[in-house]
Amino acid sequence: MKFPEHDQEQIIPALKVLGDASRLRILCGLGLECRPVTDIINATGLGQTNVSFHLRVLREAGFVRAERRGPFIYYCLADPELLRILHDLKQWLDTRQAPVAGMDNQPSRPTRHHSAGARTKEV
Amino acid sequence: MKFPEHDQEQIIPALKVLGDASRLRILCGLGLECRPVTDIINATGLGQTNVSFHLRVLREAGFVRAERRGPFIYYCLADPELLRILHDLKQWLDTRQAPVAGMDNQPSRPTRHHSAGARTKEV
DNA sequence: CTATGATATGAGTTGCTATTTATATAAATC
DNA sequence: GATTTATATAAATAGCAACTCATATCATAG
Repeated sequence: MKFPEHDQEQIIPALKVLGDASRLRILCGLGLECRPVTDIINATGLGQTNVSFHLRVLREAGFVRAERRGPFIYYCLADPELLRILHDLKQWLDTRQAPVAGMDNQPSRPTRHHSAGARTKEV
Repeated sequence: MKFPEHDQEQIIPALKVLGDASRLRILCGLGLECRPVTDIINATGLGQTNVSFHLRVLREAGFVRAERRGPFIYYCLADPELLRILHDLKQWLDTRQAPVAGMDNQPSRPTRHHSAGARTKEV
């Protein structure tokens, strides 16, 4: 699995967009259903201006689509497949022993060993 | 595909960790090979302190493992499967029309329509 | 065309996070 | 034990991104 710089630069903005609590709330709250902004505001409890701001970010990232219906603007997931990818990530995290949020796992003091023969000690 | 708050909160820290250029460089540079920090410093061109900082973040997130070999500390991908997930994301992004980095896609002025019968206009 | 509700935009502030600078710890060699 | 190399930690700075406040735009009703 190769990952050239170019590919990295491609996914970083997407990861940044996704790695925000408010945006993920909006995104997951959307599900497949198109909803007007007011609904999203109520569902998330975020301020109107703030929701509008995040919707723009999500829109520009191509994660949601917007369509006007009369005075309302309805927002939809651009592609539900995205949720599958997030779900994959969650699955993977579940199988890991180390909790991502944790502040443990310090490199700490490894048992010392003077002979040059000593190999590979878990840090 | 349901995404309760709890699951969201679980993946957000992981997404934050991954959504950084320096860290992704380190991570993808690692591949499966365990390498001492000095190698990573040279490969990435980042400062020693900075690399050390990011390695800690990656370690605490459970994305890399560290083991000491004599005076060196070798870092490894904790699970190459992670690269597969990132690759999935890239694939998905490739299939999208809207470039994530782009600043276009503004909600712009939709053609107006006075009759109440008008439905669903792309914004 | 005025008023109202829905949503977006812009400026300003705040807070977090990456980076740097300086220093500490650990291992090995002498 | 002193010096050197490898890596980590602490404190300070800097940059950016989220949130808020005020205001603008757009659509519709009257």
